[in-house]
Amino acid sequence: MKRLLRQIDSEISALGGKRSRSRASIIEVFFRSGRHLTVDELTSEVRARNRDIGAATVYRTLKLLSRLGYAKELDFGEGARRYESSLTAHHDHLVCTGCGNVSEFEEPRIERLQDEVAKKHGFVPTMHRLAIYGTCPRCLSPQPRETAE
Amino acid sequence: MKRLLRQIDSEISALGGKRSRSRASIIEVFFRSGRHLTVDELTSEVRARNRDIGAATVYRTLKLLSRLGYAKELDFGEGARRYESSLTAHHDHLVCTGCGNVSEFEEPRIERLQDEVAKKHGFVPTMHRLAIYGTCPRCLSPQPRETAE
DNA sequence: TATGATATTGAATGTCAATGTCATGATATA
DNA sequence: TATATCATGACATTGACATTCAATATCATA
Repeated sequence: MKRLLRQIDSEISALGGKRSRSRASIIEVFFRSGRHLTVDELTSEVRARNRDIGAATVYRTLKLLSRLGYAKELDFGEGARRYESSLTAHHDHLVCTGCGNVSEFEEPRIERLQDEVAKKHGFVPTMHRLAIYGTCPRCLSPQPRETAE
Repeated sequence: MKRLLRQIDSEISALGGKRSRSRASIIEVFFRSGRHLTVDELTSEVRARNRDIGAATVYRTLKLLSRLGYAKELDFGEGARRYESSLTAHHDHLVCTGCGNVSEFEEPRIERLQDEVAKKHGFVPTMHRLAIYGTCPRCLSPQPRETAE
């Protein structure tokens, strides 16, 4: 973790950037959470530690991480995009429409079929987005306690 | 086509709605286009026929078609959503990042694998979204004439 | 350390798609 | 045709995100 932060800092320096406490704080909270957060959610969590960090800075920091390849922008059509750490391998998403939780899966066979489809259409694919929407096991369970958000 | 418009009108009546020229015009242009349009694009095309139709009405009409099941809302993360006729069978999308054009494909094997994945995670799937992004054959061709925005 | 060049900050403001509001106009039915 | 009600277009508002700006923090150099 410390290691990761230092690595990111050095990349920023290499690009002519400078360090900042706000940014370090945002980056740390982001990677610690390990979830798929909206800017709004991350801002709340960051503010719980440091009251006076502006939302704009959270936006900027996530954009920065995304440019550097440490974060990925996700769009599940919820109106606000989510960010995830891109330290894990490639994967697609299961989105629960009940509680909003997002989990991940890998399925090489689907990947292969996608390439096949693209090729058949004379398309050169650069990326894809696959999300399966539905109800997660937790929300399906008989005693539907509080559903987050 | 006339048939379709009449069918939609009668459904609207059944729900306590009334007919209107603006709406009829919007619906007709939408289905005739056969493309995946943003509200903005559709508004332009509609205005070419009838100068004084407001954008709000186009929004409302597409929402209505969507509620009635005649149109589908699509979100390719472009900032504005697109609508497509839902008269054709289920399919996924190929999005050209060069010219913005959207084409369709069906791949039952992918569908099957998706259900399998969902089941494996204890998920009850209700829908999915799959878009493959890349460059279409036209944009790949040696003489890169004008690429429509 | 002190300095100065430059990056970063938070707040305010701008932008843009989408939706809400409302007075006016259109439509269906008695 | 009267009247009840829906639909319209103009305009305002919302909410996510980007941008601007003056103040401040950082860092290499003296």
